[in-house]
Amino acid sequence: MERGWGLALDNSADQVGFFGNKQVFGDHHHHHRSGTTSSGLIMFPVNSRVREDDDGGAAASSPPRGEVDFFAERNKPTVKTESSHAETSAACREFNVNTGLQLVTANTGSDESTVDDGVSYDVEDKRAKIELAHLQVELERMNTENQRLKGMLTQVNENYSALQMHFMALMQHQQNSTTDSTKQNQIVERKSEEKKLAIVPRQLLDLGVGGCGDDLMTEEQSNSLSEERTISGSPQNNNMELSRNKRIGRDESPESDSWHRNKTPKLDNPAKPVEQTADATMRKARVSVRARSEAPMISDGCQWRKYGQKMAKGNPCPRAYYRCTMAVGCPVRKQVQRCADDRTILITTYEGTHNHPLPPAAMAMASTTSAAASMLLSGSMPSADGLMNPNFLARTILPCSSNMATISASAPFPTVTLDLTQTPTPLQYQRPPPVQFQLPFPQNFAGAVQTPAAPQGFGQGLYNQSKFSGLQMSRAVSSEAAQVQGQSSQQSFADSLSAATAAITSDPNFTAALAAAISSIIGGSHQNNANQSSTTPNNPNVNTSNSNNFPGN
DNA sequence: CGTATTTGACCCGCGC
DNA sequence: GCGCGGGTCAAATACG
Repeated sequence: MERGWGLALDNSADQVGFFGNKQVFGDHHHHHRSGTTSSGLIMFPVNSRVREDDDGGAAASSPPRGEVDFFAERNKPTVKTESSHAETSAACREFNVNTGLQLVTANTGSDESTVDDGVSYDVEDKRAKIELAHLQVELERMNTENQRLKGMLTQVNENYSALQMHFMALMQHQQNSTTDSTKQNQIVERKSEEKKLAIVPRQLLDLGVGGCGDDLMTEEQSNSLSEERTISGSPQNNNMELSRNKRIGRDESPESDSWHRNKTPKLDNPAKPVEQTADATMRKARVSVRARSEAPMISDGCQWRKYGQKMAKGNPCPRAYYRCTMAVGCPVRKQVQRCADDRTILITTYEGTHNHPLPPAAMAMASTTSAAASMLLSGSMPSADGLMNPNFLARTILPCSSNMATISASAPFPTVTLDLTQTPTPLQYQRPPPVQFQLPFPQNFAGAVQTPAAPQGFGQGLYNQSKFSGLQMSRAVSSEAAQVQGQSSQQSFADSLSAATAAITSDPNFTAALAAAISSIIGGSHQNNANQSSTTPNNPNVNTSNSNNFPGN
């Protein structure tokens, strides 16, 4: 119990270190009302109460110490008073026996002191009672809050389980159907499936393509996106995987090879077509972030090494290729390119999942990438009820700002595009918080598409959300963000997101923060670990141009 | 001298 | 089969 609290307090310290102890309390309210919760937050009320007690006197240097001192100081005087009282009585008795005259004097003095003590006792007693009453009220309120949150958590868990069951059932159903059928049947099936998917009306439709479109796509890819809108698992995709496999087998490191190991063509191994399709989609899925920045790269907390540069068709700006160098063989790559129409817009496209622990700032983007991959994976699962439809998911993810998230599930690179270049409209600020948005993904998404490697996505998402709030508050470079934050503690996370977007557009380094937010919505990544959260990474290579550390860490 | 970047060459898939 | 374009490699170069 103690350790759990400690962890929660660490998180809170991380996110509200700029407000002081009292603000922890206020921040807690904010999270409650905005519908966020975590095991840590549930703990807060009790801790906060203790802290309040401490603050009533002097600021405690550390919570556990404050608790101990608090009780010790209250207990000690009591004992001391009793013992001193007994000693005085004994002394008086002795005194009475010895001299009577002085007894009067002594008694008088004693009486006076008794009266004084009584008054101070009364005042102190009343104060203590009032304080106690306040604390009880507070405690009651916190208990109510706690119950409410518990209820929400239970409901979320139920939804999670239900979705997981549904997902597993679908998986099993598909696996059975494909295993039983012959190889030829699979080909036919797949072809008909592709046809079906191509016919599906705008299922994979973008939620709002930015002005510059997908600059990292070729025209052909863009065309195929709008015309065919196929999803992963197409022969084209398989061929891509095959080619990559060949190339990788030539000179990649073993670690990197593991990244591509499962990327064999689906048709070559009909035993596990579904899993392989899913895996390929996961690994090929991309997250594209569009942000205004004069800097050559946005800060995402990772270390990157440039390994190539090409002139892309249709864009006078060269495209740079980077790979993650935080660990040997990390398969994560990213492409950086300026938008052809607006050179101030920097388009960063991430691909892959890190195979190493990440600093918190880097976790944000990594989570986004992984989660987006999960999202696209979900889209690759044919579903009768359309629950796994990426479009459905996308609408659920960001109902507040259709111009912010674009999901393009085109082969061979299904891409989620986060457009951070557009300032949110006032309408978005005024939008009332949708109830279902309080915990959007655990209910609608995370559980259903959680990869085996990401079992804690839900909690992590919440954690990220908390972290994002902290980032948003701590930076406070955007008056809009701060204003919106201060307007109401009941603002929805969507509004926070919109506000953060405003901040990001003025400071590209905020991208990581927003990514954290998106990530938290989407469901988190297996790379995330709450234990890593409160520590600042010591990046030894901060002087390199590629290792942009998140400012403020 | 070690490390990061640059840049031309190469590989591969795809469309014609 | 050929050319195009995306992506990657690796030798050359730059830099601290």
